[in-house]
Amino acid sequence: MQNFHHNAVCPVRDILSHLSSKWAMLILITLDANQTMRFSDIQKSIGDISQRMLTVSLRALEADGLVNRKVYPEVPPRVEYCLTERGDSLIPCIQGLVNWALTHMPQILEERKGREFL
Amino acid sequence: MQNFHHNAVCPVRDILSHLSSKWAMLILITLDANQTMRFSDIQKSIGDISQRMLTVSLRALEADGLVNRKVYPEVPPRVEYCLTERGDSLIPCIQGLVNWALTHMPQILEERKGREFL
DNA sequence: CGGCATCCTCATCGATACTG
DNA sequence: CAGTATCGATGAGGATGCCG
Repeated sequence: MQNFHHNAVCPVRDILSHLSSKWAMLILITLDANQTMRFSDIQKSIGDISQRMLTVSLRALEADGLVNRKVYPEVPPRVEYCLTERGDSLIPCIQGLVNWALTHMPQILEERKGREFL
Repeated sequence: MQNFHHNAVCPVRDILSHLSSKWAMLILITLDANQTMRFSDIQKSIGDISQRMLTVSLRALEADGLVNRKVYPEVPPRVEYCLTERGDSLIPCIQGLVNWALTHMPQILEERKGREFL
């Protein structure tokens, strides 16, 4: 019986838990789709993420080396974010999930409707 | 500027939010690795999931048609879980994430150590 | 503009006890 | 064995205000 789990430090759990944060994957695919973006552009693109959560999430992604943060010493300040090479390498995996979602979601939604009358 | 987001119902967000639940992906790869499993087997395999969360998570996966639940009318009761075809089709995507994690985690852990002295 | 600090709310989750 | 029910703790996340 195979398991990846509950060992001292499980890389799979670790990564999955990071990506499972409400915004991580959304930010990554947004950055992938638009390349370099300013803080406020990301926020506008996602639409309903608070400033706080965008900051927190970006810091977490930066800490894992998935996102690059570049500050321009200007007034008013400008900060640009883009994927690192490592971040890029993760995109195909996420894109796989996205494609799966786009493929299977219609039918799942259908089935949900069928159950709403219980 | 492309975005998948904050439209009325966004399939990508919907699926990602479901898979982002703490246990969903872990349960799916566990079921994939071991095929058919009883409730208690899944719990033992994952190790640190509470009975409650396993029940809740399995119900959610079942509701999305990713997991099949079969009850045997015996005493004591026996319930077996396995992936549905749809669940199977999701495995490669998750496996992609798992492989990515196994590949990149060592270096990420290294980098984290380097930052612990701040 | 792009934050950080603070406070507060609410969903998530664990522990425990009980049941068919 | 495989749940359901309830309660309480925790922590993610939202709202607001201030700052370089």
